Amino acid sequence: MPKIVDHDARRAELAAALWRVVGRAGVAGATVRAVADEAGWSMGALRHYFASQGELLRFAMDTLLQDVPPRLAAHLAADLEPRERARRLLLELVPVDEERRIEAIVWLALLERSRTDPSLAEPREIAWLGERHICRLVVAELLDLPAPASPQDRFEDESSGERGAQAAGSSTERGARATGPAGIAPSPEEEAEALHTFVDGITLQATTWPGEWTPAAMRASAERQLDSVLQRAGR
Amino acid sequence: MPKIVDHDARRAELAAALWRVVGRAGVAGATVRAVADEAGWSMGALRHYFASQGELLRFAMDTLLQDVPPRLAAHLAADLEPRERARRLLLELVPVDEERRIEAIVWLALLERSRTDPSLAEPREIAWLGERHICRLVVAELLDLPAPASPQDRFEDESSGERGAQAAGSSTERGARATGPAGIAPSPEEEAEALHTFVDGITLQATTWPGEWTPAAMRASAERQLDSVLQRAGR
DNA sequence: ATCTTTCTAGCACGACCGTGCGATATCGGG
DNA sequence: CCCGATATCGCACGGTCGTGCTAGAAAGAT
Repeated sequence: MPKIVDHDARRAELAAALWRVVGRAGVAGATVRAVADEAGWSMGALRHYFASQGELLRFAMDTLLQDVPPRLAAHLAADLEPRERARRLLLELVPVDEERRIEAIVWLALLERSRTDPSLAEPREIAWLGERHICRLVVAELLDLPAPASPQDRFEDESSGERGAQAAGSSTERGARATGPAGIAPSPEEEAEALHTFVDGITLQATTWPGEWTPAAMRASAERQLDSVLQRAGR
Repeated sequence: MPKIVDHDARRAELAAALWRVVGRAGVAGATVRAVADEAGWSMGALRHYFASQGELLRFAMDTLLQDVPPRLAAHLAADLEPRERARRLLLELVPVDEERRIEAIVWLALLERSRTDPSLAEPREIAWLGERHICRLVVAELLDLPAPASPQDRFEDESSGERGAQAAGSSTERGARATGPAGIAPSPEEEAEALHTFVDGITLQATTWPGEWTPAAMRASAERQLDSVLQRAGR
């Protein structure tokens, strides 16, 4: 009986408009009116899909999150050498092209907003686990270690052990053996932590000072990170 | 004749209030009224020191910038072993205590705003040069290289050479000596770049997911970065 | 063709923003 | 003591925001 539209398609369209606006004017400029105009709709139409601005931002953040796993799956399914797989996984987290750069800008802006908007806290935490998980995958791939448990599994296993066990344990067990000058081979979790820091750092750098970072420079920098993981492991 | 107050002291007081507000409510919450209330003043009084909100934010950013050099100077003047000096310099850029964490939050928020507010572009660029310079100092200290030219000198020498000369030159001269598996010792500028990325990454991490980063974890992570620089140089 | 449900449009309201401005208070030199 | 420059106050204006709401358009089932 009624007029029927594809809500999901509309929401995706809205998200695209939102990103264009955020990329142009920042999150502060992402008002309901501006997004509606950008999409070519009225405010009333937009409110049929998002009852409030909070829902819109939450949706944008969830969408950014959901776009990552499929891209990863492609690299995990492909038949690749370890180094190449590690490279591709890591580069998924680096804003190497214009599309990803815009996404990264939006992402950073949403992270900033999540500091004061509790409704964005959940995707922020999920993102942290997801990013860290990918970094663990990269390390495991490079060092030929067993694949780490996925974030979902960890969450389900929450009752049987705390999340930081792996990191905490290894930071105490190191301290004696010196492999290099002052060098001690870091644990896999410490390597994942370092990659995680690298990824966030290059994201901030490339979005804030794009003139200093060409895609080629980012790739080269990532490559050196992979080299370092191998070198620190003594390989 | 007139009533006289110390403008600089007032401005500093204002900046402190601004940081408290930003730390609590984000930059979006840093309205003229909120800052005035936080400082215990009226809106009109505030406008005697900052004619507009833009001036207030610009001042806040400049203040954050100006606070860094004195702290650095102390470490540069002190009689320290290279490793210790490098450590202290690097840790100046890491939010290891609560005060620095708040400053980092404010800083990130201002960076975000600088994306759409041209008046904040200049301090942003100065900050990049300054951070990079400190990273170069750390590398030079660690690897016993001559101290790099300061950002100001570089700026003054602009006519006689481009800024990226050191990076471009050394990235071409590398390529032969392999120290590790796929390892090629990165150039000093590449090491500085890596440290720079690390610093920004840990800043973003520690401010966005403070639960995951204790000060001790940050120090340990920084230590491993220093180890890596030495190890990559083959020492 | 008509009815029912969904969708769209845009006005209206209250809240809050930055800022201009005039009244008032405060101090220091004459 | 008192004048005048400076500092402080807070109201008021115009603008923009998010959101509630109602009138009307659109479209499939009957």
